[in-house]
Amino acid sequence: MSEQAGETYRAGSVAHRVPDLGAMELLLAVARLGSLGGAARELGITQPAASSRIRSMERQLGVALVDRSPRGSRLTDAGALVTDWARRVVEAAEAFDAGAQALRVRRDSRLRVAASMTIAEYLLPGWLLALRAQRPDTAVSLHAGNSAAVAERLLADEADLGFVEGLTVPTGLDSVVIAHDNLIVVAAPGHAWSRRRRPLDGAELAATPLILREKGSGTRQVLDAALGGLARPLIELSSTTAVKAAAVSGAGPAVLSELAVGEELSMRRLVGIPLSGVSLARDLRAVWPTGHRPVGPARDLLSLTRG
Amino acid sequence: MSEQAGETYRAGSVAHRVPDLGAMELLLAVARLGSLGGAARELGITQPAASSRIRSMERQLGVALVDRSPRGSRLTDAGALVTDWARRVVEAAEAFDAGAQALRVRRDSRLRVAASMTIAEYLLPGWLLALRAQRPDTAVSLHAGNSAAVAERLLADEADLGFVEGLTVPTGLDSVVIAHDNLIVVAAPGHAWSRRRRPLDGAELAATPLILREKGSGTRQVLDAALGGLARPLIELSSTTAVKAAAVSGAGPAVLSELAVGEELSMRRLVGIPLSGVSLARDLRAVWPTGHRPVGPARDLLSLTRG
DNA sequence: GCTCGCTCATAAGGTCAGTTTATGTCGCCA
DNA sequence: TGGCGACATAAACTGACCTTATGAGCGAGC
Repeated sequence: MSEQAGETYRAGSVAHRVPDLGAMELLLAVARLGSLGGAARELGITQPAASSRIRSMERQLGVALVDRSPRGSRLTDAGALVTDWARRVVEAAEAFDAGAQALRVRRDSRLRVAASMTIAEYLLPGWLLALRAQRPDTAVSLHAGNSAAVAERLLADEADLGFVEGLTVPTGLDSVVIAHDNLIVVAAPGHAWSRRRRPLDGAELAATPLILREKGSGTRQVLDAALGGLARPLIELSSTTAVKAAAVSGAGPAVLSELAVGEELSMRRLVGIPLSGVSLARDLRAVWPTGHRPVGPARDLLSLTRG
Repeated sequence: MSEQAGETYRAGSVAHRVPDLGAMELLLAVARLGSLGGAARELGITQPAASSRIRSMERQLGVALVDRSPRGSRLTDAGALVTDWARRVVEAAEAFDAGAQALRVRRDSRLRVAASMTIAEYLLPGWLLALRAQRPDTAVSLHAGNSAAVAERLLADEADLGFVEGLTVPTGLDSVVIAHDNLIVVAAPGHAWSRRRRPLDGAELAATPLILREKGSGTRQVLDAALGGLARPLIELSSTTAVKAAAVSGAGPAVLSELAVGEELSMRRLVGIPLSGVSLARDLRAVWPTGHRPVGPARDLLSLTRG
């Protein structure tokens, strides 16, 4: 195979083909401030460091990103596009950071949260980021588990606020609905169902072996209830990610939260199969011990999660 | 201010608080393969390197991520959560990479794409990633510009396939609708409109000064047409990002593509204002010179962008 | 008109994270 | 009991990134 630099795509770690997070962050600062030196000051590095870093990013990407002039720097057209893409990477990294900080076990936590897996995975990092923007001094700790575990932690006073996604609210807890979630049927683009014209009905769904989460998971509970306990598993897997991977690889149709498959749907790695006559909607709820209305930081977080 | 390690959040570059992309990628490989050594082999590094890198990631995050045993490594509960968050960062980086590769000017491009800004920003990286998965040898080049520029490049045979988002199809081009986009009215959560009970109507919208893209942009065209050329600018800004930033900071209400504000809405940095009686829908179209139906790589990409 | 102040570029040296090679320990299995 | 696979530890190497120091272009004000 020919080895001309970067001719066509070659598989391998993406980390060696993209600038690191620090460089992307620097680029965002340059875009915002219109100056390499200014961006350097904001990030606490020197101007030559910023200059060299942007230059090596341009060399790596093979594209000029900023127009330098003696009175400032502006993004080129390509630079503007790259900056927008970089912003999405940095935002994902910020969500990672917000989540990871909450996982650290700390005695000084001011707000202890317990959440179901789906919520912890997809929604909480964003909420924590918003909370941090409002109240930077609130140290949050997070524990993820199923509904029963969330209830247990709340009742044992090991958590101040919980989030669950089941059909029922565990006893001993008060709750408020904060969002709605729909389970959807998905299949790989090559699957026969992806070319159906007629929506699927409940009987067909119940008759077909599906890739599912294990019995006892929130997702499975909702599906079993909607089908009258009849869902037939093709495979049972213990994480949303594993189910997605199996469905993408074409192992069969799967039922998943729409929160989990947004990306896959928009990139056509999976297609949603319309369903009629069966409602796979479920409520996402914030929960707390009966009578103990959230106050302080818990109340702040709760108010962020609702409109 | 006290300096206990990592007690509460302190502003500063996120890059120093999160593992780098290589470490996240390594973690994903460990999760998938169930072994540090296996992950190391996949990424082309040695086992001690992988071991040390995972260890330093655990030290940085203050959380155990993998359970090591003499016969493999499995993620801890916290590790599974961290891995899910890391996956989103890596996916954003892959989209960045796919886009950036297309920006490089190459003589050997097999597919030359011209796209409007909004599409290039939000949709194309995903399509390019999907195309790469299907046809790894297709070298793509990308040029972003407004509708007129896209048409010009196609007609001058400088591009094989274009994507536009205006109301009308430039003359000389055939087109097919590939998706729909809605403009929505957004405001910061504190804005008076965010507490409205009644939907906004066209007259109110036309009477209120708005944060807008400059005249001539696709977004502005749609809005002006819907309101009968009456949109009143509060400020005119030349990029979607700038408009978003102004709206988030509370400068006033803005009108933006729903593609551009998904993240901001779900994190409540902006709220959508319901609108009645005015349709701000627009079609996203693939375009090509009349008569020259896309073939080869252009056809592959086109078929990815439709259901 | 000259100098100050802002911008970015270049050069030389230091530091540290991440890497490799080499070796040790643990548990399982034939 | 020896062999194999997986992970840990130690020591030395490498390179990316940083800093300090200095140079050069452009514009504004005295």
